[in-house]
Amino acid sequence: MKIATYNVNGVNGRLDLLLRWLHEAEPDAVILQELKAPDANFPAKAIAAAGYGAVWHGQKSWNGVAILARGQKPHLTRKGLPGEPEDEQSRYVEAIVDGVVIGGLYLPNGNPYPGPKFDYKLRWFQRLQAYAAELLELEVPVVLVGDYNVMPTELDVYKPERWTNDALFRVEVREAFRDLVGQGWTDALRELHPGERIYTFWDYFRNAYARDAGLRLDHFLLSPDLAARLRKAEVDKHVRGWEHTSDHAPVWIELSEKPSKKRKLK
DNA sequence: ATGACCTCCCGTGGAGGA
Repeated sequence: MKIATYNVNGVNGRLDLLLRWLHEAEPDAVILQELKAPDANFPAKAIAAAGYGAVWHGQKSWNGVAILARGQKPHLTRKGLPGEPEDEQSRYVEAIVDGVVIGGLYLPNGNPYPGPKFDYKLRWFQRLQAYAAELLELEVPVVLVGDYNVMPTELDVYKPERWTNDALFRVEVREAFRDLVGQGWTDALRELHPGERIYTFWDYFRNAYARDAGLRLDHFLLSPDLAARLRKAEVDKHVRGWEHTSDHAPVWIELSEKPSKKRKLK
């Protein structure tokens, strides 16, 4: 099973590229972030014509997340994280695809630091931690995947010293990520590529992609049973080089099939 | 230290992004 995440930076403005990449990559499930479209404007028909069912949690202008599944409609289990009912930003959607609980998320950016946006980011992270702990207790296959807006370590930043006071790299945010992973999750890309420089985002500014001045912001956190099934974890870096592309590249993992449930006969 | 670039909005520049 191939699961991908892609911050499209505008699902309608980027629809042609999304369809091109879907056709090329053929993932079984996809989590999209930054739809930048209200529910009514989600391009469900074009995505269905490409062979994908979808559930989505949109919002006018900003944010917005969706889950796509090839040849089926994802079974929606949640929109929004618990813990702050007055939070109206569309940043979490959850669905089951082929027996895997997929929590698709778009963590707040948090800039500028310090300030209310940074505080909101930390609160959102705390809510994610609390909910993630509940998911782990269920002991079912879960992946928490999306744009975390965090570079977890210095290896994940082209020039770490430039980012120390940025909300994406502040020590509080890195600690929050580390604490989350410490619950028992596996960072899929790091698990298979320890010590390797891997980026998933390149700024539009300053020719960042050509200089490979990137950040690793998009992460897959796997529950223990999914971690045991992890086979590949890669970035479709070339997509960032396409014309009119998003500033993020698609990232994907490949899981082996479920272990068979054969039992020994007594 | 700043702004570079890109998206969306009912806009004709501003806000948000990272």
